[in-house]
Amino acid sequence: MSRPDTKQRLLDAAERLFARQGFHATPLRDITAEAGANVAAVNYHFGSKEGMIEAVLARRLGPLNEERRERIEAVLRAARQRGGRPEVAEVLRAFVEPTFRLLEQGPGGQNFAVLVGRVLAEPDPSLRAPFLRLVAPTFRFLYQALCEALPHLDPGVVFWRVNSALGAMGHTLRWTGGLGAEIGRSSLPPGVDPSPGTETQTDRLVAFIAAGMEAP
Amino acid sequence: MSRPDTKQRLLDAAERLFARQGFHATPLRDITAEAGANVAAVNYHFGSKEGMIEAVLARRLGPLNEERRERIEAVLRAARQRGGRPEVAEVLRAFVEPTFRLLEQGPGGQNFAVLVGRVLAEPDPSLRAPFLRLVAPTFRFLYQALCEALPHLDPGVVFWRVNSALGAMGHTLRWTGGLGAEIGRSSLPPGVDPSPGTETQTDRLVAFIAAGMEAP
DNA sequence: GTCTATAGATTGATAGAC
DNA sequence: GTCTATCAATCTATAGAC
Repeated sequence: MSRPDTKQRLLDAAERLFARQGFHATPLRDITAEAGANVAAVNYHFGSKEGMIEAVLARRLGPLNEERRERIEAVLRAARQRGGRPEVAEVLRAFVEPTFRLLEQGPGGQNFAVLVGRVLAEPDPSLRAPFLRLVAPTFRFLYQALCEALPHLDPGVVFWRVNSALGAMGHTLRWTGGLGAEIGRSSLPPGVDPSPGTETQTDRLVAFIAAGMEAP
Repeated sequence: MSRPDTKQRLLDAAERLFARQGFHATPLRDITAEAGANVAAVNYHFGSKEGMIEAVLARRLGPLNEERRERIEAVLRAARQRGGRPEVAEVLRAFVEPTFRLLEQGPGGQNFAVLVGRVLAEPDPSLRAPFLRLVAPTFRFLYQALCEALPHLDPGVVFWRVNSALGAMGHTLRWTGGLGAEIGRSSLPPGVDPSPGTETQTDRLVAFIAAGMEAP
């Protein structure tokens, strides 16, 4: 029941503040203050601010990508055993569900979800580079699985549709995990549930992007 | 054939650099240097850095929102005249097409497209606030038009699907107008056209999100 | 491993001449 | 309207004691 290491506390604080304020808008001092540590600790543990964002991403992205890959592989395996093609919605669910489960893993997971959505929209190469290095293989695997599920479609079309699907997912993650809860509530049309449960969110998103992928 | 005002040159430079590097990552000095102006000019013309981003957004968002609104209204009017409901794909196209036409309006329009995609993913309230103020009425109008087109769906479901659609559009804008051209080319799967024409992009996106909106 | 103290560079903003 | 010069605040990163 010991308090987490300084290193873990720094990662937690950075995860939260990078997600809420953005990378460049967050000074190291804010992070160390929240973690109850010192500015020098960042340099000791991560070398630099960039090293820290990389560590923040890697900590959760490693296990997450592993789970996504396993689940997609299971879908492909099941399809081969019954001698058919994988279902589009099943492939997408195998990718989306582990991602949205982050939202149930405490505030840290929620912050991370927002952060991923944010990095997906980040042009600065010093942030995109480590992120892409971590997720590229998984994205490519998803793309190939969807090509198998949609053999009648041009691979180029599949690629752009996967991109659209990722965009929809990223936007939902950002909204659900942070922005919408604070900003949107007041400007929401009447009668709209401001924060449906994770399962509902997942189902709705999968239904949306599966229909999009399978469009004529 | 005179050179544009300092004010316009500042807006152009800010538009470009904010889109490529992000708001907080771009120093005023980079902007004024590119515009061939002085640091003090920013304060004179816009009051502050925040005032400048607001001016950058307002310059193009005003006309763009007007066109989107007119086109959606035309779709609704046509539907009422024939006594039917508006087509989902037509409503979406009325919103998406003017947006994607930005990509054909020179480098400035492309940068602005990336910038919009970026602000859509921006948590910092000092950036979101002016943006939301400018686009909220148009978004709400789009939402209402889609509720008319999908009367059998729960308004809450329509709302979240509109959100997903906007996420897909924002992601495509960011990718097409900037990131993908530089970063993605090398990591693209073989046989995928790295930058299809604007019309193709529009058609593909509308097909994707229309299918998603109409999912069972 | 964690701290204090500080270096060294860069930032947004402004005062005042022209 | 545009410039030079400069301020005060802030940033990242490091040196060195404990």
